[in-house]
Amino acid sequence: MNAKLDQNFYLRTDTVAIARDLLGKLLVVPTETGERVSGMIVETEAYLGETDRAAHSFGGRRTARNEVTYWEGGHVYVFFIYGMYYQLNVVCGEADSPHVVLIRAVEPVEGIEIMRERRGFLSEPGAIATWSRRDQNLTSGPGKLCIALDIDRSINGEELSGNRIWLEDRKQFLDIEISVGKRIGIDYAGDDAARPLRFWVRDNPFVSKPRLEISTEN
DNA sequence: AGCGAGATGAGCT
DNA sequence: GCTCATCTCGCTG
Repeated sequence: MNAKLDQNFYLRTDTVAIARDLLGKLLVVPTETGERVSGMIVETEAYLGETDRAAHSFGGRRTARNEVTYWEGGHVYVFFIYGMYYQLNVVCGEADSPHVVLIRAVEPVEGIEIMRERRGFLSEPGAIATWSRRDQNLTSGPGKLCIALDIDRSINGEELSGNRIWLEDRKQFLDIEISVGKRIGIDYAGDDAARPLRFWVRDNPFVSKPRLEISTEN
């Protein structure tokens, strides 16, 4: 039931397969007091290392910022963007092969009240409930889920085999239809912008953006 | 229910 | 200076 994913899951060299297989996995980030806060992964994107124009490591640019992407699979890469947000990635493959999978959306499973609080959904009495504060917006995007799960630079480089953040298999998440499309927000990436490297759980309401799918599979 | 703008900072693609 | 693997609010009709 609560089986942590084996390290071999991340060490595979087929990053696209990992991005697909991450759909339906449970992402767990406990609080400091050990309370479980978790969500099912419903949207991912693959970033294929130094030959991928959309990847931070494109062209072999190895810097302090993306250093973790060069580590062995099974680590966590967190970066800061747009002056306000963090994004969570899973490092894949062997060392010195900077492939990652971006976690773009999860569906809340455990600790939903904690997520509401972190996202500012528990407004003062009398405050008007707006559409933007409905639960559907808790974790439906890469920046949102990092706020809800309290993910920031302090877990950059953590191992998924540790006790700060990890992934679990859940039987009830096995039956999933997968949609495939273009990655979001990387129009600068030339030909690579059109590649089918975004994966999401079909019709799941927590997927970040309604976009055309290139194909569907099981 | 869809668009435009502003927020905000680190690394220069 | 400008660009970003983004989000939210406020305006529209």
